[in-house]
Amino acid sequence: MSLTQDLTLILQGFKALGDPIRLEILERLRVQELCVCELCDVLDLKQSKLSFHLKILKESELVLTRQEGRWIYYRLNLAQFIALEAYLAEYRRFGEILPARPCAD
Amino acid sequence: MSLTQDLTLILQGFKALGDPIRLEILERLRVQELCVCELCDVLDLKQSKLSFHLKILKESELVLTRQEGRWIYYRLNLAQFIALEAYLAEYRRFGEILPARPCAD
DNA sequence: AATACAAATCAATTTTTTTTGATATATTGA
DNA sequence: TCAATATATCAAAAAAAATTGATTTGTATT
Repeated sequence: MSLTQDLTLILQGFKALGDPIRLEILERLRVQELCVCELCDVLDLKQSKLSFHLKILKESELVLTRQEGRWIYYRLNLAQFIALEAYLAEYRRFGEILPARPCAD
Repeated sequence: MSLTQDLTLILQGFKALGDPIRLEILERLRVQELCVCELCDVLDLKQSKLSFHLKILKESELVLTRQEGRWIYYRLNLAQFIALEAYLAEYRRFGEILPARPCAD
């Protein structure tokens, strides 16, 4: 996978995380795999609204799905969480940042 | 600082990271502190546009500023990167996620 | 085949975010 | 003090994301 594709996915991941509803969905999935109807109940969201957010989470690869009969179970994709964590970790790899060379003129 | 305030800042942080321009700004600052005019040049952005994004980064506490004469230097706030990293790390703290109890009925 | 239910998709609307150009504020140096 | 420059702010416009209610798709059950 190319570097820019990686970055795109990283970007998508952060965008997906930057929403309170989606963060709440993820917090629930942190405990256990859940099907859409359970998430609907627990979070008190309309089905189509939840579906919209689940799609974004899925496209960002933060979650995976599994079908069983007519239910679809969502679970976290830890690998992608780790990828985002690793991206952030890069920022402190070299510890201190150089002071600016003075920007005269 | 309260838990919900923490979460709000986490959320703001991810939202801030979920934009290509802002991610690029941060990548530049990763190397060194820069003033607004340098960022303007390097990223080829209009001043007001850059200013808008810098504000978002600042409000999310991902960057800090320092004034020197008429220049304002922006630099990363590693502490906040670490906070976000720690938030993500929580997701794998307990490793495997429970399988759903079947959602029959 | 017909019904019932879970979940996804769609089009229309609303809300939020981003961009733009203009203007304001603040600092420096003549 | 006046002109020049750096940056922030503001209001209006444009673009993108989220919400809503209705419809569709797919699976299971009778």
